[in-house]
This record gives sequence, structure tokens and C-alpha cells, in this order.
Amino acid sequence: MNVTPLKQRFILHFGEMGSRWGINRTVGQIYALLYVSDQPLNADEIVDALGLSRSNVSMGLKELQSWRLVRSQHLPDDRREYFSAPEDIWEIFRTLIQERRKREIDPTLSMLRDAIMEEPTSREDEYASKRMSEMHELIELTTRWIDDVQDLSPNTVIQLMKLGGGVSKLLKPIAGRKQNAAD
Amino acid sequence: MNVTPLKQRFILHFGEMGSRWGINRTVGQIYALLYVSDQPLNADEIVDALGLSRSNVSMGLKELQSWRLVRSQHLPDDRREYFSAPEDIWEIFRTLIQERRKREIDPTLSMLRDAIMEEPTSREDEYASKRMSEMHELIELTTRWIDDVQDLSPNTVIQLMKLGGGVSKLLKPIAGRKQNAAD
DNA sequence: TTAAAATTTCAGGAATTCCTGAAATTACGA
DNA sequence: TCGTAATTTCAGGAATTCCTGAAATTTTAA
Repeated sequence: MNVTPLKQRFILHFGEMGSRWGINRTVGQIYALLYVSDQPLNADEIVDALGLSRSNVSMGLKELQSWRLVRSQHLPDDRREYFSAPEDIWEIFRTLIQERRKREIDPTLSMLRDAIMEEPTSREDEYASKRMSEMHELIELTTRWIDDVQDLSPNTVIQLMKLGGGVSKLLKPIAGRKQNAAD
Repeated sequence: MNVTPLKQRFILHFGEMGSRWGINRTVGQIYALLYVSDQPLNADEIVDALGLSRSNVSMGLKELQSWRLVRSQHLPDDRREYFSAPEDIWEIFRTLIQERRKREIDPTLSMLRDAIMEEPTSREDEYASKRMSEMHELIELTTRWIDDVQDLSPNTVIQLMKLGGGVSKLLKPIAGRKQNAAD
């Protein structure tokens, strides 16, 4: 199976970015291939297209499924499994946010919660505890907000995003008036 | 130099999470130590506290400075450099977002822009091109919005975040009425 | 200008992560 | 139930990333 130059470019880029994104090169490539494929592919087709070993593809697909970025299905009269990336870009976006949060943020939130519980016994620890509380508070605020926004329709989110800094005009000024620039 | 158990816990956690966050263990530990220190530390104090080699600390500090997460200063009557993490948690948050964006998103945005330019010549590439456009559009929308929000004061952002899904009521309904759940 | 302190660079060994082929397991049609 | 196709597991080699100590460089006080 040959991949068009356009797809190739996209696939190679994803492979190279993979390490920055917390996945390895081949997982990045497999996802990219599925993302730009207009039909589901089976494992051997992926092996063919990317020149990876069968076992590597198997593991890569497993990982992508654990991220919920890839789904499998069966085609009629074919016992092989076929894989595809979800169509809806907003669904992909939400999934990515949820999974990265689960892996990169939640463990820290939990550690902070525990650590903050303890009463600091020295001036040093008092400062450390205060810092951890600040971090905890900001993460909590942000993740709660993300949870809320995830329930809005894409159209609402698009509206909000297009509004940009203009939101400040919609919000009731609470204390100081200066709602933009500096802090 | 000994680190209190509370700090230790925080430091070890950051070390372990480091690899998920795209930094290595020691860089994570160094940042964590500075974050909970109520005063700037010099490189030898960091070596002492964490049990790393001097050269490793030097490289780690370099990397943290390239992320703009750590700053250096000089203390009177002392020729050594002293390092600290910025105090303002909102500033840290903004920096983190900017730097991750620069490393993890901008290169892809640029690749997509280029790839989309080319006129697809096959049905296959037409699909691929459409998919890339969708991705490009979503990333563009999101990053523009982030840029805008970065210019708002923390208080405004807090207000917005606390509002959560309630924003939809402030936005003019455009087409369909159902502003929440599903889709 | 010199010398000691402070810092950085970097080659190469240590540790970790990735990838493969062979073998084992599972799924399914006959 | 049997046999083959499909898939997964996993030991161990390949590749990459990390970390160190030694040497080089830079900084600064005298």
C-alpha cells in the first residue's frame, strides 16, 4: 500500500511530534494515518503503509484505543479488525483534553489534596503549603471550568471563543474596573 | 541541606510526572524544589537538596530558564547565581501555556497551513485535505482565543471560569436553541 | 593580570524506551 | 472439534535519553 505524498507529510510530522506529545513515533504515525484515511484500515494495511512490524502496530493500536482516539469495527465477510479515528473533530478535541487531564493533571491534583491536608509545622513548610494550595486552587478552578465547557455544544463554544477578550464586557465588573491588559 | 518531608513529597511527585510532562525527572525535581522554596537557591544548594550532579543541575536550570519557569538573580556580596520560580501563579500558568503551545502546537499549525495550500489531486487526498483543514481550523480558533484570554486580568478569568457553563446564557443564541448537553 | 571560584560543555557510560521476531493465544469458519 | 487466520505477548536487541565526572570556559575579586 502506498501513501500519497500529502498524507506522508502529515504522517511524518505526527511521528516527529509524537515524543513532544507523550506518545512515541510509531503511535503518532498510526494515528495520523487513520486520521486522514477515508475508510477504516486493518492492521496489515497499517503495517504496509508505514513499514512497521506487525507487533508494533498491534501495540500502537492498543495504546491509541486506551486514549480513545481510535476505534475498531468489523466489516462484513471479513474477520479482521478495522480501525479508524472518530470523524467529529470536536469529539476528538474533547477526548484529547479528557485523556491528557487524566494522565497529566489528576495525579497531581490528588497529591496536592493530600499534601495540603497536613498542618505545616515550620515556617518553611508554611510557605510550601501555601504554594501548593495556590497551585491546587488554580488547577481545580481550571479543570472544573473545562468540565463545564465540555458539556456545551460546539456552536456555543465557537461563539465563546470567537468573542475572545470581549467576554469581559459580558461579565459583571466586581471590584476594580480595569478588566483588560496587565493584571 | 535537608528538605522537609512535605517538600520531599512534592518534589518526588514532580520528578515522576516529569516524563509525562515532557521534561525529565531531574528537571521536574529542580522546578518543584524552587517552587516551594521561600528564597532563591544557588546551584550547589540544589545539588545538596536533591543529590544530583553539579552538571546535571546546570543543564536542568538552563532548560527551566528556556521555559521561562525559572529566573536567576544575584545576591549582594555573593558571586553565585541564585534561582527561583516566579511567585505569581497566574504568571506561571500563562508561561506554561505559551511555552507548551510554542513547542507542541505551533509547529503543527505551520505544517497544516503549508499542507492545506496544495490542491488535492485525488479523491483520497481530497479527504485528507479536508481533515487537515478541520484540524487547522480548530487549532487556530483555540489558540487565538487563548491569546485573547491571556490579556485579561486574572480576576476576569476567574469570573469567567466560575461562571462555567453559565456563559451560554450570556451569549446570543444564533441558530439552534439547545445550548447545552449533547452534540 | 592573576588566580580562584563559579559555571558550562561534552564524551561516554547508565538507564530507559522503543521495536522486532518468534511463540503463544484467541477467534472463527468448516 | 479441528485447523487456519488473526492477534497479542514478550524476551531481548536497537535506539534514544539521561546523567556524570573531567576538562574547559567564564567571571570576578585582589
